[in-house]
Amino acid sequence: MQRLPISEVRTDLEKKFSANHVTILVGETGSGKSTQVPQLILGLNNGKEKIAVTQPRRVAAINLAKRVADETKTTLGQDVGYTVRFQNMSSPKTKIKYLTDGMLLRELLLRTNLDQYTTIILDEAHERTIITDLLMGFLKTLLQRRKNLRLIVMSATIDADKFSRFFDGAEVLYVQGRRFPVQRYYLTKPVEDIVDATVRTAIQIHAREPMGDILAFLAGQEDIDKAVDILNDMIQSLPKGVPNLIALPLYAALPPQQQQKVFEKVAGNERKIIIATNIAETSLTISGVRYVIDGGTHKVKVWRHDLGLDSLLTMPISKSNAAQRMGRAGREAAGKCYRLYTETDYYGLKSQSEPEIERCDVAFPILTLKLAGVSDVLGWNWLERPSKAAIMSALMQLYALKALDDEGQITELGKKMAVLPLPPHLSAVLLDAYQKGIADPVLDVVSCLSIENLIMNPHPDKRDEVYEKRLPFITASGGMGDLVVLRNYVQHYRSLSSSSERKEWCKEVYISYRAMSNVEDIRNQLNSYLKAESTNIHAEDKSVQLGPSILNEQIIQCFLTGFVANTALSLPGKMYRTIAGGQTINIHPSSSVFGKNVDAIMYTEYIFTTKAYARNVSPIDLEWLQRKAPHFLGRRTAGDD
DNA sequence: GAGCACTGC
Repeated sequence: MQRLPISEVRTDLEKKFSANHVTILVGETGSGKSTQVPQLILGLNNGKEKIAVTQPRRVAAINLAKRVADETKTTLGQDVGYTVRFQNMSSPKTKIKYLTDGMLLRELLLRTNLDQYTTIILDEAHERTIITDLLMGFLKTLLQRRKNLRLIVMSATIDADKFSRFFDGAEVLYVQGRRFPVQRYYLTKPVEDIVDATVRTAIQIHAREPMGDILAFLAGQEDIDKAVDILNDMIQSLPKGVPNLIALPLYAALPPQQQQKVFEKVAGNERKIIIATNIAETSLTISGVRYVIDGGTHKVKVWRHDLGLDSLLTMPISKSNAAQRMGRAGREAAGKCYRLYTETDYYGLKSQSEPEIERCDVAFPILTLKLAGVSDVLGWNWLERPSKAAIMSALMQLYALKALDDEGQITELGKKMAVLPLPPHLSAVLLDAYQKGIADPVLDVVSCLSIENLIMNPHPDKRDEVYEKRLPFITASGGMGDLVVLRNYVQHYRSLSSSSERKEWCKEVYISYRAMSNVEDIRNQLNSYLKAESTNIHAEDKSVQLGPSILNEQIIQCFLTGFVANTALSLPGKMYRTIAGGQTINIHPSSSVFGKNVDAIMYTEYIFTTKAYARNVSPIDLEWLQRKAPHFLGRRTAGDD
């Protein structure tokens, strides 16, 4: 084992792990807990243990498995391995298996009571993803049945009391991290313009501080691009003899090649400044950073169950986020962190961000519970229970999708929906399409919708050029809307024979090649699940016999099965009014339906940024709506304004 | 006429 802080308390940990069913292990970053604890457990029982270690992210699971296989001098995939979506590097005799939390949840629901494991380690529990939260609830029940199962909950913050209380007073252990000191600086009074403050701080560091890269955190793409532009202008007028400064943006929607630039080393007499969203807080680690500038905010998606609307809000970060950001300056040497808020403001921050499950649509978690046989979802042992209203809204949605029956029991259809790796609404669409014999084309669209950042935004000076290349695909949709346009893209991509042609075309239309190949993986996986899970529905694929416009119409009607609540009727002035809630809604300007005059629309996303926007929009016939949702239209004509 | 954090199956 490597000599990391954890090795100093090794015997102590061994004793506790042997004695306790459940242990909460708090360790700072750099404590080596993710690589060392599994090896330590393995040694407890002469190598007879089977250990699952969960991670919230795929890359983390893969990299940790590689490191531990290295350290133990074994071949990856044998004693030490990993399982993530689309990749399985493990065998039945694997002793330490790293997997994404989603994978463990799937194993729990589909196959076993996790009988194949003797120890489960939930890592990064403090991130409080929906899936980790669900796993904790399920494991609490499972521990009562499986007396020989050991659970270790690992967390990076001191918010361990909550986990301890949840597991009936489980013992909390601490291990030290190996980190370099980071000096903190606060503002003496708050600033108005965060972009300006970031730029000025960066220039000051560059002028006064020894070499070392700078990492700055801002909330969104707009602020980041603005700050990068200003810095690049200022760099032009730096006096001679001052070292060069290179400003780089970093956010998820940036094309992969541009993201890659932040990892490239700069020359000895240069300094880079990376201006990033919270992608650099946990997901990506950049070496060489000595200075952190913390803007103090991030964007958070908050689901309004009363409106059926997501809103994307800029909110203050938590103390835990601030600590994580600061830590980015002290990974390799002592560093400095400049917080662009006052010390008083800092003390006013929440200690933790709100867990995902409290601010998201819980249709998926509720359906998962129902599949696991939980009938009283309100009374389930939630680590954090969503509000009653949120749970009720999820139950209503699932009922409308026919996943639940009148008694709230899961239906056969609901079971099929729950095992598809899709949000419930999209599962409903796909199963409907399968039954109608048009799963094949609908799979194209559903796969696109389950990928983020597929269609990218070109930089303003390339916009016209890119739009021109996209135009034929929009024209070919015959005004049938964005879902059909998406399918046209996929089909064209697939018609290209070589990967170099595909890459070339993706570049032209500014579609992410990486995301597009992911679309194909998802499509294949969904296709095989459909065939395996739906053997009792014998549906011939008849999509090839249909003419294109009839087929497109049927595709949209399948989507209406899942998204009938996401429909709106035309109002004067290019606005629409939602059928379910009566709110005004605008078609997003990125849509192919933007600026068109249609009677009614259906959309797969309803999000509030500066206004309420419908995204992925398709025009629909009022007649279809009358057939699918007479209750919605009936209520309107009754006039209950 | 927008411009939107991040994950996971």
